Amino acid sequence: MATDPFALDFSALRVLRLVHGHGSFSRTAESLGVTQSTVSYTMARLRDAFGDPLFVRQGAGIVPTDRCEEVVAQTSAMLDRFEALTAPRQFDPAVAKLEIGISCNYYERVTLIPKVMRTLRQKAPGMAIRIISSTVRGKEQLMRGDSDMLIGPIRLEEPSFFRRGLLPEDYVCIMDAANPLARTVLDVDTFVAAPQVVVNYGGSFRSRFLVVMEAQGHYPNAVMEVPSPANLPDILVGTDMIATVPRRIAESFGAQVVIRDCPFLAEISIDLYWTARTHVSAPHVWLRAQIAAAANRILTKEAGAG
Amino acid sequence: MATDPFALDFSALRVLRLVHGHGSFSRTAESLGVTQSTVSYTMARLRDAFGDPLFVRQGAGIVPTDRCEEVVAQTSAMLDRFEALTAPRQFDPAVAKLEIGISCNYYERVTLIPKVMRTLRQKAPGMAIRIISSTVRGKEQLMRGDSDMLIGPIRLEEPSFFRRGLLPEDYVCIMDAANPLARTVLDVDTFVAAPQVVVNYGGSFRSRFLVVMEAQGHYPNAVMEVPSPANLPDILVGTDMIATVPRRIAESFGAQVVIRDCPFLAEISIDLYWTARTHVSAPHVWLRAQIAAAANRILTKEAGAG
DNA sequence: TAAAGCAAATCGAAAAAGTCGATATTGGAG
DNA sequence: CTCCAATATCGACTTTTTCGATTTGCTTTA
Repeated sequence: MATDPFALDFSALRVLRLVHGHGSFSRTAESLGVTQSTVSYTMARLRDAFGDPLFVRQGAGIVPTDRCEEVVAQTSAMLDRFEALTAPRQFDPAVAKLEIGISCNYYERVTLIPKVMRTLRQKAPGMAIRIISSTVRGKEQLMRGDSDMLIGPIRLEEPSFFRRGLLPEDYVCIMDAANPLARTVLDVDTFVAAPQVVVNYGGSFRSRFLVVMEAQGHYPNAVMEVPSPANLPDILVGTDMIATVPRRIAESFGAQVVIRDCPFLAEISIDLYWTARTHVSAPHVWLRAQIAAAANRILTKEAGAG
Repeated sequence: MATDPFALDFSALRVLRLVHGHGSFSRTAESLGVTQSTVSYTMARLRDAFGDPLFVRQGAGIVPTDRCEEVVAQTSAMLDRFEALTAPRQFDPAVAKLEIGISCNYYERVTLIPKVMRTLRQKAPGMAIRIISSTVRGKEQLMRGDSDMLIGPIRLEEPSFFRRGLLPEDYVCIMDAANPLARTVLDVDTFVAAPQVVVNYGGSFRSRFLVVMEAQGHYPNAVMEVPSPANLPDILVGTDMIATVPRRIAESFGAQVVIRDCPFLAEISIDLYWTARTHVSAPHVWLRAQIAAAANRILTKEAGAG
């Protein structure tokens, strides 16, 4: 074929990065909404331009060559810089049409996102928000470009991420109002002994209160694990089980459950993360400000009520 | 149009850089061997992708916008990195087909290039060398990608260039054998008074011996200026004029002229320059080695003869 | 060892994008 | 106001990209 490397466009480099990230042509095709044939053709051009197979079949899947690692490292940096360079510099929320992807979990979808969306429908009707479940992959999603922002109770220390703190949070216990424990103050022994529904966020994520407990040598009486706090009330009602969840999630459940203090103090912070790719993009800057404003309104309202 | 910026390829960025460098769509089209219509179309895509006119008409020509300067600075760096990344990593001179551009002047075309080409015809028959006159623009040519290497008696101190010294050189005087001065030793007064043909290299370049002279308060009796030493013998023969040229140029004229020492000592160095763009490219590395080897053969031969 | 399952490569046809040559438009200079 | 030089635009043609379907190559399963 003898392709001129300069005929490669940034979409092709993005395909390369995705194939590298997914380890699969087909999955890349799917995530891009194109056919596998197209990805295969693009990879053929890349292979030709770089004079290297880039990926070789091995066992079930494919593995990148050394050259591929070098090319991906370099072009991935270029992609980010290019995206930053092409990002719109000025932005009118009233007329802009664009889509921004956010990785987050149930907590943020309950507390923050609805408020942000109410603002957006008014001020930026042309802005679409695509939420994906971060579960435990938020960092990869953000790095790979599957999402543009990540919100969650995690701590990313790499300097390649930008961070903005949104909400402080702590844990409380919830249970059926008929649960005898609902009429007591939970001390450590009672809490540890109580049958717990533990939320693992679809992975091996350990809630901060569990980390604190275990540091003190206590282990919960976990009788059930669920991936999300979403339907905890349905699970708890009519049983002797308790669950320990962030306070604002508990409050979102309203009268379905009663709230009691958790004897282990575990403070966390819900943070917003983004990358250099979107750092100077006017719509992203604007949206990040809206998210921070929504978080501030939550805090102000709570301070007023409490 | 609403072009996706990621659909831009590196050729488009190269067009942008050329337009920026030339300050003209038409001239860019010419230098690329495409029509002006094509450049205009590519510029339209770039304008659309970056959401900026990039160039606005002003007076005779066009001037870049601020955004354009930013985009060119960033993408130009990307182009160089991309070129380095796609450069072949291994190279078989016997079969490789490629073209390399060299900026240089008459001196190098006489002394060095013929020897290099003899080697190339034997070892790398598929490698084509495109020589362009550097005159006084060598640095721009190299930076803009008009050439891949620059050879000459110049001194580029910017750290963005790589340098390799090739040949030390000094100046001698040449003249018709019938010239009375040919039978004397040229002292300062005689030399200064003698009618000189001065070579200006098609620009305002001042040969080193002129700089040395003038530093000592002497000015040549310049009765003629020519852009190149190429046909000096034709000019000198039958006249009382002398010319002062690098020693190896004088020697290349053979018996057409006689050589006398110049009373002003001016030593220069012929150097080879290249950029990060081609630094790791196997064919470029190889060619640079051949050029250095040719220079060494010249030096060895002279040492043997002298 | 054959059969089945996956995933990438390839093929022909259709769609999209780029290029050319020619012409229109623009903005300044005379 | 007209001419000039340069960019923008137009329609036709060519090349590239994409799709859907099929084939090929490897691995795992029966």
